[in-house]
Amino acid sequence: MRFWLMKTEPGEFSLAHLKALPGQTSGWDGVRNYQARNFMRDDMRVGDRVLFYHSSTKSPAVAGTARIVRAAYPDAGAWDPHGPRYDPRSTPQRPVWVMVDVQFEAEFAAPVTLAELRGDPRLRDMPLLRRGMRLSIQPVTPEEFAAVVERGRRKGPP
DNA sequence: GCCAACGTTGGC
DNA sequence: GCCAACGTTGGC
Repeated sequence: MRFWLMKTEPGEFSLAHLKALPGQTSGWDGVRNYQARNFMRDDMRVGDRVLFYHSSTKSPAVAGTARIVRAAYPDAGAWDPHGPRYDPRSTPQRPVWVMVDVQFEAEFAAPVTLAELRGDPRLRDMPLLRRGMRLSIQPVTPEEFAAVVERGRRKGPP
């Protein structure tokens, strides 16, 4: 089993949105970065665990966890010429972009803020914390995943 | 294949 | 709103 961090802007799609959906499951579509796509396509498997990260918000933080419930399949959004994520290079015959399905797992008692992540020596090597890192899907180690979950389960201030 | 210009990301 | 960092594009 692998561990991941997936970014989303909560104004667009948040952990609360995911939790409220039927089956608490959603497709993770719209990824248009090759490195992130390759992680989904080549390395993500059903059962993998996900740190659900809220970016571009007042207090960026890991909000909780999710689980991969469907492995990579074509992102049909790339085929819609009127859609915002259209990419003419992608066709049903030769899809360029893929998506996975994620299912809500848990919401942290307290979101683990970016500042908190930075302050934890166990998380020193997390890709997210590297300067200039913008990748929306990143691998994390089992140890890093466990450390973030441990912080999240703790109520109250860090 | 190089690299300048441009658009996007995302923390602050 | 600012701006640094990065990925992509396209001329050459």
